[in-house]
Amino acid sequence: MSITNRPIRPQLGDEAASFLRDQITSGTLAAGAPVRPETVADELGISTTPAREALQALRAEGFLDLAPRKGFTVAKVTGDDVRDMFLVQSMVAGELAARAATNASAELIAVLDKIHADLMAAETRGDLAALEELNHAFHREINLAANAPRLAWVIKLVSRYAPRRFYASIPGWPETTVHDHTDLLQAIRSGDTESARREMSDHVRHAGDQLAAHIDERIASQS
Amino acid sequence: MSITNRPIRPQLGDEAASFLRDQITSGTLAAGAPVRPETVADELGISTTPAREALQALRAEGFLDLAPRKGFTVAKVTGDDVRDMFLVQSMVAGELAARAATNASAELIAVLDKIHADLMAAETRGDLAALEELNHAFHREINLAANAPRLAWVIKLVSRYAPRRFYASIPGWPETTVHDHTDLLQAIRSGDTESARREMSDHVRHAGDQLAAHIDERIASQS
DNA sequence: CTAGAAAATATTATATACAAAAAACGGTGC
DNA sequence: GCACCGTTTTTTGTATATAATATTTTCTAG
Repeated sequence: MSITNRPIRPQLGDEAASFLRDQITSGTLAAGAPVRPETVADELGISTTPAREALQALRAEGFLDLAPRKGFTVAKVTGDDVRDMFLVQSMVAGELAARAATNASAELIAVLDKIHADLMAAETRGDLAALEELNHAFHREINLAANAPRLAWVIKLVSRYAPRRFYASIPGWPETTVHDHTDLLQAIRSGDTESARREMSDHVRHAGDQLAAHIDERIASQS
Repeated sequence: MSITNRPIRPQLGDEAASFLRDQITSGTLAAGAPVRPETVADELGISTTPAREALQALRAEGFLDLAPRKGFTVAKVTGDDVRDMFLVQSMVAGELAARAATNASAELIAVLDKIHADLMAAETRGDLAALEELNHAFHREINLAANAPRLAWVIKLVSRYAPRRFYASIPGWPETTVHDHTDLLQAIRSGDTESARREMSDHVRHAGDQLAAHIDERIASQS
């Protein structure tokens, strides 16, 4: 076992991909805008090779289009697109919650209880950053408990369509999150598979609808 | 408009990715095996640049793992993994079929009828290649009619986990396909949204179970 | 003056060489 | 056996060259 356990430096391509993904989901990079490897490389102070790798990864994730011999452009992401991505997420997350409910160990319940208590505390004191962090931890715990790495992978993929720090920007999100998580946790605790699926599915889809509406609004104001 | 309309040659990276994907899904490349950019480049007679891009793309698709500073390895794809990927496919394809059923035009029905007739003909004369082609066309038509590009994109992504020419290798597949498609087409024709969803979902999941069993068997025989 | 051809330019995709840093390997001594 | 140390690969990132293709500009004919 290593003593230092120092964090491995993320690879440049991954950092660049993450950076550009934020720009796209936040709307800073407009749909259809060309994205040139060299420009990206220059802006981020890296070489073209990792920049190009980042663009390829973003293409595989559906954020960029590539016309052969013409280059990359920012893909159009409409409200309906986001709604559909969240629909997928809701279906898969529902399945994961159902599986977590079937094999819910006492340890899992304890961990979720702890996170949920912290989340409620963060809600009462209005700490949005902590809230978002704890929300993420709650969902991750369930997704891991389901023991289905490929489904978790799909979730990770489609959930990238939500911009960073998005949830905190929804009015009333803290209250509904606490409420939804309470019901979901109860379903998991009692091993109620189908309730867990439904609670999770509705919870995710609801968030997706909010984001989609927000994006529809943004696109409308730009036209 | 161009006169020649010659097909654009796919980019080297895409060709390499496709080639390696086949190797992985068919089991030719064993799980855990290292995949070096230079080796791939040499074998395919291309340069390291597109080879590297191919590996990155396959990583984004979940076929390769990348350990930082250690390189790419073939991801382990178990029967359960495939079952889960097909579960996602079944859910999304079900949604697409449901949408296709709601806005089923006369043209769509006509096209599907034609494809289905050809498919039955191919079945009676035992033409597996045509059968697989027509099966694909049938599903694609439904997916396009649903008018949900992002859902179609998810389908494309997860359906890559089925090896090429897999369906034809299942005993009894031609008959069940004709049977399932008949019911599905009937549901779409009558605009029965939920029947269409269920038929499609069951149809896809059934195929996934077959493939998963096949993979379980392959893995068991290798250990 | 305008349409279209031809030339000039830009950009993409690919190839190749190379350097720094990390990891794997292999032998040596204990 | 096993820890240590130097060598050799391998990964990662950089820089640059070249062929093919797109785009833009220029030029010319009508």
